[in-house]
Amino acid sequence: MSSEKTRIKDIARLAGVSIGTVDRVIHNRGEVAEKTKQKIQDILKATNYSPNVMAQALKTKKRFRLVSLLPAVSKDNSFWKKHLLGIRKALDELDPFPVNLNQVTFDIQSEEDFQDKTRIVAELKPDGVLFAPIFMSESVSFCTQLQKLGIPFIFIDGYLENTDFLGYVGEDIFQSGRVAGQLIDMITHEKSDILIVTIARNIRNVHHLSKRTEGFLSYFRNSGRNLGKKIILNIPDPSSETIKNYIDNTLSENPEIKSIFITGSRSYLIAMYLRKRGLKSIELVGYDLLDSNVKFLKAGITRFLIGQRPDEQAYKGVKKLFEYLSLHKIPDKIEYLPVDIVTSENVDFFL
Amino acid sequence: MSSEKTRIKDIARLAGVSIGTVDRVIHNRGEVAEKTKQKIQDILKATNYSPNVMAQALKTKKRFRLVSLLPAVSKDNSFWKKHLLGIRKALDELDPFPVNLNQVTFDIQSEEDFQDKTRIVAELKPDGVLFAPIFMSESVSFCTQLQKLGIPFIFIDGYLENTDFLGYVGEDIFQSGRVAGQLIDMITHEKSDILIVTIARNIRNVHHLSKRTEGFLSYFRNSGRNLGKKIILNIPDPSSETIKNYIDNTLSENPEIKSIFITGSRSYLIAMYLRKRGLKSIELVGYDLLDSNVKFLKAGITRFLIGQRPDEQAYKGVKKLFEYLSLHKIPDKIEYLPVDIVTSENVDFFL
DNA sequence: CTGAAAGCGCTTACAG
DNA sequence: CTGAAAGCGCTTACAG
Repeated sequence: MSSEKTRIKDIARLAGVSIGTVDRVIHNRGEVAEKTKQKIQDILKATNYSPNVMAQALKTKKRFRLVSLLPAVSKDNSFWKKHLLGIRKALDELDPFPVNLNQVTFDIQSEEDFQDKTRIVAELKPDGVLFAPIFMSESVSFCTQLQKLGIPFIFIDGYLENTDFLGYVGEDIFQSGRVAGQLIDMITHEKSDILIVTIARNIRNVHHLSKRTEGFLSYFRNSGRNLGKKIILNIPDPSSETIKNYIDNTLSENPEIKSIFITGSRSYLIAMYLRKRGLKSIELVGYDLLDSNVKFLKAGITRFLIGQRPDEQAYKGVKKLFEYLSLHKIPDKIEYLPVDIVTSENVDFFL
Repeated sequence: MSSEKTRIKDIARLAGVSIGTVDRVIHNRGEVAEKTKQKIQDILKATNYSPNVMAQALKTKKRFRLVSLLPAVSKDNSFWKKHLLGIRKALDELDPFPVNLNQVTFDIQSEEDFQDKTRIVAELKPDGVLFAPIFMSESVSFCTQLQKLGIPFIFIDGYLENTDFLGYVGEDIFQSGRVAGQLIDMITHEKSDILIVTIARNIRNVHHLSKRTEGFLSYFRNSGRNLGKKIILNIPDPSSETIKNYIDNTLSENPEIKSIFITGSRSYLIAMYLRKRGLKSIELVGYDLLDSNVKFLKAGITRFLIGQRPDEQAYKGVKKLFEYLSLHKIPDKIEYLPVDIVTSENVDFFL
């Protein structure tokens, strides 16, 4: 593991040149005779040389400048607060190294704002970008732009297939839908009906949430026990009034519904409805450990929440960018984080 | 975050002394006039000085030598293989820094071997130790010895209250029992009986597993829905013959048993029994993602496995030791890792 | 095309 | 008790 490391000095001695020349070869700075270069490269390979990063960092004045582009945190959206913790943790760990990170945020409701912010990011000319491709078409053009500028980028939260991304860290969206299916399957009677609720506002959600629905249904197609109806309901806006109307209607038309799967992170809205209506026998499964969701989990109204480790997504994203920039380490293109199953008894460990 | 850092040179200039003197104060190497010392310490505090670890590591010849003392991996015990992965990951990350780690292993069946190995560890005079206190009394005296030698140590897998440990990383054992209780509660009828099986061989297990049982029962005392009997069964040895006899008897005496909680990591033994007997309606919940356990989880015989992140325990343990030694960072005394709920649908993420 | 030298921030003898 | 100097492994001008 740590027997004497070869140093530039050693390489130089073996090649019969000075360390300056070796350095020129290592960094492709040219100005080296082809023959010398060959010789040095051979020795480099033979000795399996790798630089001492401590010395390198000590000397180098250059800092890697990263930028994160994520939704702003709002009361409505404490989800994105977790990402900031992950970013901070990564930066803390990387503190001795020459990196810094600029946080740029956008309004999760506004395609326009996102686009404005991508422009700002591009102007910063960062060495790497971490971002959540919330809006599909705007994100695609941002990716194109980054690619043109030669700036590597990592996706979190979701990814876009046909872009030149360095890596993705996040949920396996389809599979997390299957997990939700299995959980509901385990806690319901095999003849009860299941309601699948999607509260959608923006494009990203449509894509993201429908993939979870697909996973959910796929579970019942090939593994599920529950044979009841699967009723899909889209609620266009999150006001309690609208929710009440939609769910009231659906439940009265389908009295055998005994469980509800909420495909997004706002299960608390449905939990509030159930509490108001006193519908204690309906099981609820949703996503993400928002404070308001956790409240209803602990109260026993929501049965399961599925977590996607937002902090770890951001943490790993930053680390990967840095390792790519500093060590030229190519990350796994896609890293799925575990789909966490969270109940009132283990939720505290995740907060 | 990274505006110009103060360097020893700056401190020296402010204090009107040379950098050598500053260094003496920083490292308490004595030979400094009290007055000078005071002045320098004030400036150190005022400027919030912290050393450049890169320069420090570059200069320092000293390597931190760590030792891990964990059970040997055997076919019977692939659990401890995960810890090695965590150790490796930590060492990989710490590669640029001056650390190395010696792995010492012992036979998990033998108190004597453990004791022999503690002696070997002590003789290595390491700078820090990571270990699993499998055998209680032997571990206590090892802790005493380490304390006398001034060697800091971190527990994983479990911890001993009255020892001078630097930190613990692992499961909240009692709470994980509660989680198991809740899971069984969710998937059984409220009038069915529950069997709690402990397959115990050594002292550690008695302690460890009975704490999980306590947690399990506590769940039903204050939160559970299921009102059935909770039947406790200790099986003294893991041979399939013994298991068959014990469970056959218990089931025939208690025909209302519809679920089994295995307090340890060998649920596969019970799963094998159930499969042989064709008892498909009995639900099984156990611990740890051993290959053999996972097989039965995927086959639908075991319903839930509870994971305790053995790799992360070891990974974090090593990191904490290193940070303590190099940065004098005192870790949280107790860090509970999340109790992972694992089913056939999310198990692959954990492997 | 190549080498010698300075310097990153720290630590470690050594001289006074 | 204190300071000046060498050196860790690398990078970066600069001189030839």
